[in-house]
Amino acid sequence: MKSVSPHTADSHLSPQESTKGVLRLAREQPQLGQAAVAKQLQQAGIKISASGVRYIWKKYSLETTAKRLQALNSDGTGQPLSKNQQHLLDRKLLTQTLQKEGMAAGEGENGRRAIILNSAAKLFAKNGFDRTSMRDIARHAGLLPGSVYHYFASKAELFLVTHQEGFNATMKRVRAAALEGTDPWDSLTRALTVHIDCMVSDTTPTQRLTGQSLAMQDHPGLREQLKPYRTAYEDFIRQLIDKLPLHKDSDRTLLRLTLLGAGNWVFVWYREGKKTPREIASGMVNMLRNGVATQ
Amino acid sequence: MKSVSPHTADSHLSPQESTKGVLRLAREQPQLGQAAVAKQLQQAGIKISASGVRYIWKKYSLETTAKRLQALNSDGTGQPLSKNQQHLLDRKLLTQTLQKEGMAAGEGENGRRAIILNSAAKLFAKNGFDRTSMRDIARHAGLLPGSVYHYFASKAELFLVTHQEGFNATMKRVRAAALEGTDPWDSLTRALTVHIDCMVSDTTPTQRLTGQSLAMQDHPGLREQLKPYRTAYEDFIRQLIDKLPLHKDSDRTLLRLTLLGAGNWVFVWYREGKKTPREIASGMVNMLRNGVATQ
DNA sequence: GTCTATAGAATGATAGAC
DNA sequence: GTCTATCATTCTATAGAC
Repeated sequence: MKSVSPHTADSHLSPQESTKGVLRLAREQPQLGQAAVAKQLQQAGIKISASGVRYIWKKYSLETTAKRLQALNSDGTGQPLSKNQQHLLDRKLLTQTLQKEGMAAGEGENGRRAIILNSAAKLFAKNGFDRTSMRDIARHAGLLPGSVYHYFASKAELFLVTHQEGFNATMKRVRAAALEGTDPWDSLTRALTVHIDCMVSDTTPTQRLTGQSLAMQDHPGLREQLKPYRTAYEDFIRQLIDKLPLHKDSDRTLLRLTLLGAGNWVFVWYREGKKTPREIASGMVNMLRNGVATQ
Repeated sequence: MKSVSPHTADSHLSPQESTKGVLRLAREQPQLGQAAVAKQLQQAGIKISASGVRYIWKKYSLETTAKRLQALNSDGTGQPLSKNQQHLLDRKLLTQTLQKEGMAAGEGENGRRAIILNSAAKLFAKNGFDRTSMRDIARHAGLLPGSVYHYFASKAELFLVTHQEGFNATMKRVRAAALEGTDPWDSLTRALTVHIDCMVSDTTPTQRLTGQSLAMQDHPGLREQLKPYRTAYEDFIRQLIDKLPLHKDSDRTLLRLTLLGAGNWVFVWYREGKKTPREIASGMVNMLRNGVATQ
């Protein structure tokens, strides 16, 4: 740890000395708290209390570590931030951003845990389980790797919890959509619309991950553990299809598998700005209902 | 490296000494070649040439390292094989098996290289790119890890070459199947049948991997490099669909994407002994052609 | 052509200071 | 609750003996 530069010891005890000292320490060791700053200045012969430090900080709008670091960073005159300091600043800023996002999305809940969960979902969805490291997730969440383990015991647990949240949310949305249908075919179309929307649209990261994981094929271990969720979901679709008015010898099973396959495949070819999830879903259902030849 | 046990040095020089010595060394150091065995015995005072060693080996059917190891292994009286010896034996046996398989499958071509390719395809298909290590592939092919690099410069290259072979073979089969069709709908059905068959049936590993990789979504880097193959394949399907007699305002694009999605999804739910690829394909095409409601 | 041995980097996870 | 520091393992890839 750096100590206060030596010449401090011979500084005069003028009334401005305290302000000067506080500001200098804010630059030299921005991560120190008010108590620590007060203590160091006292040892250098400057009379000041912890609350006095805080008062001066506030006057210069430097009352949080983040603000002191940011001031130092945008200052430009001093040295660049150390690796530690840079990390600290990034973390604080990230936390603020993510918490605001969380609030806006209406799920502010438990702060850090939710942030980690969202970060993990984003990265898992983008790069897959194996190519996402705990280090990546921690960085994205504004933490150091070790800290993530305070919330989740292992990478696999983090992955599974992410899916648990995602599946619950998705199921809820799909169920609600189906209930709004005016007839069985309409219900099916609405359910598929939401299903596709969860995969491709800018929904919450956990839902997006969930949709994509339906297609996950490698990694036998994890796939096995996701099976209950997937089964529950497919059972729900099965119920929707059972309600369709079809000849009694129609192959409802093949219809379900065809529909699920086509639907899950959308995230491979979907492009923003072309067909909407609603158009895709109703196009598919219509084709399977009436046939493309008779359209 | 073990050396010959000490009492060897005082053994008498009777005519049977050479046979005894050769057999003992076959047990103690089965991996030694004929020259090395002859040399060791000569140092122990036994007069024998390299071809003499080979003669005795043949007499007892021990003329290859594999045979000596196998004899030692099935003997049961001695110590179990060392890790090295076990590996050596496994490798020799594997090579024999795989080469026989390769011959039977009509693609004996270049031996080891083909073996590595097939091993890689099997493992990649089962566990995905990231969860398959070069060590795994080497072990499966009966080599040590370093040796694989004699044939392929990197893991990624091995992956890509595997797909190149697989795609070529698959395209060839699908094309041929489509040509046999009696009309556009029949051609489409036949193509889809082969497509599904490549993914789920006991085809060559490279073809199986190819089919599954159509669904690969994570690992952006590799996906990008596979894109040309995938595009070529989808273009072919597009042509088949363009030939279908449909109303001019039918959505052929959505039909293609629905069909590809449903088809690629089959490998997720396919179970041996239930519907055949042929039944699945014609079921799907019929449903999309005429609609499930009118069946 | 195959193996031995190892470099060099990245990973999941943990212990303990603060 | 977060960080520091590190362990133990695993990975791809290479150099050089044989």
